[in-house]
Amino acid sequence: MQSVRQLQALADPTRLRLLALMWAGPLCVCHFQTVLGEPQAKISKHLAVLRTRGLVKAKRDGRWMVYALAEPAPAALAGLAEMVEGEAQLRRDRAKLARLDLSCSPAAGARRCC
Amino acid sequence: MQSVRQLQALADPTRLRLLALMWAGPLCVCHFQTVLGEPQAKISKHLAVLRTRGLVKAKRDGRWMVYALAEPAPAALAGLAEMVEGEAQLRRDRAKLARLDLSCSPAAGARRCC
DNA sequence: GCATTACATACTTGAAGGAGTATATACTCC
DNA sequence: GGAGTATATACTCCTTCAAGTATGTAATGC
Repeated sequence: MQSVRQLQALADPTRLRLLALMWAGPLCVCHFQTVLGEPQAKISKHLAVLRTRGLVKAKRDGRWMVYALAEPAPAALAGLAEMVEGEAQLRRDRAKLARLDLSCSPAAGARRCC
Repeated sequence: MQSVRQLQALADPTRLRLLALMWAGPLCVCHFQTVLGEPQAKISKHLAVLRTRGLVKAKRDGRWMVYALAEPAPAALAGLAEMVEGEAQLRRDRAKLARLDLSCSPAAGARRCC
């Protein structure tokens, strides 16, 4: 079942953190690494899972990959906003993201990321 | 994370089917068995997972156990209705349940179930 | 109290999946 | 075209977990 594959993708702390960050808007991989503080390979693999199961879409922008939630939002993501409210870790991540300098984002014309 | 544990519970075809049936209202175990056509032990184990993770609540009624969605509905269940629409298997289950004779339900004063 | 019905749990096995490590690919700038 | 940056994939190990089977427990009726 498609829904089950998507729920499986959701049912992992790292991937839930990634999705919670994307909820605020598209981000490039380096931002995920900075906020989560996890190894690059780990982040990349989890993003691949989200991508192959249709929860997020990826777009290359020069050297950077920009990830965003899929549209229209799959049913599996319906409770995401509420989960962010309820989970301290997700709120912390969101707060950390808000404090980040996002000027390195490709859209801002940066040459180096993060 | 609490949300992750609940999403893990959701991310299984059998358990998603069980929850989709409960969405229509409380049911006793024999109805799940009849609709799903799966072994009793399998159904029971999956119901136990849903129960221990706070997605459903169980109440004994004589010989029968009646299962219902937890209230208030956890965030993880937010997209359930939409998933039922999208998944053919879940729609079939719901249709099969609708055709079932529920007069065996404890509330109806039945002596034998199913 | 014993048989029957209804449901739960213990145990084993096999398969899926997450983490770490190493390596590969894609792009940019000089 | 080679160095550096950014991201993806391959591989191994280890843990988790679903399914099947068997057995245990709880309530009812005689």
